[in-house]
Amino acid sequence: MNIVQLIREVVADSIKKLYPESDSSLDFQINETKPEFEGDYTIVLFSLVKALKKSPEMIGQEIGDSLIQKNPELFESFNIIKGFLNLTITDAYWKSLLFKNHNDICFGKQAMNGKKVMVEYSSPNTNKPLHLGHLRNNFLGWSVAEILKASGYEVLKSCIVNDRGIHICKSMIAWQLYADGATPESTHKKGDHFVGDYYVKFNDVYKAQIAELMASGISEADAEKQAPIMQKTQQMLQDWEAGVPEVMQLWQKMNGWVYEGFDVTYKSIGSDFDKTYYESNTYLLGKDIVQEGLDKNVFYKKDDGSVWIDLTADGLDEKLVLRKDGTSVYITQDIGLAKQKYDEYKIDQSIYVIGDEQNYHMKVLKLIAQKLGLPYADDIYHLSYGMVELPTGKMKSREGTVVDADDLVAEMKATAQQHTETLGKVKDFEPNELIELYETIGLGAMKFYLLRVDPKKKMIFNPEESIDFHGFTGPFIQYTFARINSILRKESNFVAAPSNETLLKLEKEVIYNLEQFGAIIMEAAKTLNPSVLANYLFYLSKSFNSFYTEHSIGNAESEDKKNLRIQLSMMTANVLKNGMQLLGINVPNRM
RNA sequence: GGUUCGGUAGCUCAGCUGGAUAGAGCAUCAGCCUUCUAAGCUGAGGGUCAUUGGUUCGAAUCCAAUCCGAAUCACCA
Repeated sequence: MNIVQLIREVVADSIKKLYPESDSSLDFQINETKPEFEGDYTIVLFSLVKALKKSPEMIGQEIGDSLIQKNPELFESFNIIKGFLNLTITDAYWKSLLFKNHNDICFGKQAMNGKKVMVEYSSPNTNKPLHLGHLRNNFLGWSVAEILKASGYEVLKSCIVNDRGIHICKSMIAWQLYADGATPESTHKKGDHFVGDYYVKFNDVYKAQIAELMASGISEADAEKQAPIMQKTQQMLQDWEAGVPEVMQLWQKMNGWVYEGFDVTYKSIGSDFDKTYYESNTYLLGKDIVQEGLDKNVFYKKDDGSVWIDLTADGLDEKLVLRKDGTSVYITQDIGLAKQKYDEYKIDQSIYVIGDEQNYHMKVLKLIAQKLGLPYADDIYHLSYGMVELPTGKMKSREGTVVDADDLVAEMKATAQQHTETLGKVKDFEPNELIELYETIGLGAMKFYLLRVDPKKKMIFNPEESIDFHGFTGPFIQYTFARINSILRKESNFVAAPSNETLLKLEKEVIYNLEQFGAIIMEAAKTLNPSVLANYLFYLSKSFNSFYTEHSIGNAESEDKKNLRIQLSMMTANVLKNGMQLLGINVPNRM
């Protein structure tokens, strides 16, 4: 149990004993005490005033007295200022917390709760390489999965690959027309970039053809349909659906190139999946559910044979669920896949990490599932995140205005190398150790940068300004860890002992922050928000750094102090390491 | 037009389940390396919390309206 829960329990108990006639559901707030006042945690008394019909001062005095009397091991003293009861926790409590947990690598994690969650993330298209937006998605998905694991869930990471459809045919057609048999091998290009180039090529040609047609007096809408390259692409899509062997072969060949490229990128950013779904296998799913919906009168059929659902009563529109030719649409497939996931894994919750541009779609998906009375309907959760934009606006693959994932990773590693070389602290490292270090720091900076912001907010990335390595950043926390490690290396035969000395302000502050780790993980899990954790790790590092510069650890004033400070350093290192791991970031022993 | 989300320091963001004098980082300025890693620490300046009204002991936080920005409202995925 964390300390806030403990205080809440003890205070509620005191209230019940002091004011037996009071309502037992009486609620009160516990805050961290502001630094300008004396104390650790504060009970806000105003909410009790009305219910207990006494002045805040009197309530504070009575509760304070009772707390000290009944829990002398927990509370040292209290003071009341206006309506605030400030409680000071005993040094003994903090020291024993530290002594018990300083070397516990599981500190802050919850026991398994028996619930199973699937987190779907990444979900790339196989017609272009990954970009910065995908990185935000990948880091978010990965981190949320880890945070859920730490708070007791069994987690399955899944990915749906959008490997078919008109957009895939576009790069296929462009390759057929313009590649002249070129391959990633022959051009020494990474497969996903190679294919992406033909997707861009398609759009260039398509645009030119539209312009040409419009110049001859055809309307834009007609020109878009009549452009020869688009007609070829439409034909190819039909051939694909008919399973024409040459098209299937081309499709498999080009997708294969992309997967090779993706593998490299995923490996470099540390993304992985327990289960990968391919849309080419799932796009026919959901049709049986349409029939079920018709039988239940949730759906209705129009004269042309298309099937619809009317969501106007819920403030949405009419939505098509099956085309008149009997083929399924996006939403139908998704309902089918949702069912498959549930049937296959018996999951208790299904989390979709998808950009906020699909808020409407996901709302419809859940609503339809609910109207159909599907058992997993309420367990569908859309973890919606904001787009990453450039100062010039949205990134567009087909116009080539994207920050490429591979390029950015390479750039971050190069910057890490540059900083490291300037500082010159690891000159004795082997070449392979250096490469690993640059990767750790570069990726750490990038992941932290993307995760420290509330997921639901859109972010603007300026490629002109490189991602920082100082201040509220990944490397700052990594550095704090490396520094602690450098001290601990010298204390290899350390044996922890309880301390008898009074805690100094900065010592206590670090322990106070360490104590909150478990509560922070739970908060991050509850809100599916890694930025809560990122902020916490930063403040913990800051408070440790302040302590570090002010007090010596190796040459402490006494053996007792030295022992205490080593415990403090060990526990901070553990929390930083485990916390960063939950963000998907490694910490180096030296940097 | 409907729906949803956002607007806090020059910039990037915390704080939002109402609580004490609104916090970080970057940038600017001033200090700190004969002692454990200066990717660090200490301090200064910088704010009409978009606007207006309401709710109350108390509002950046809740409610309403307005203004600005974004997403979305496809027989595309």
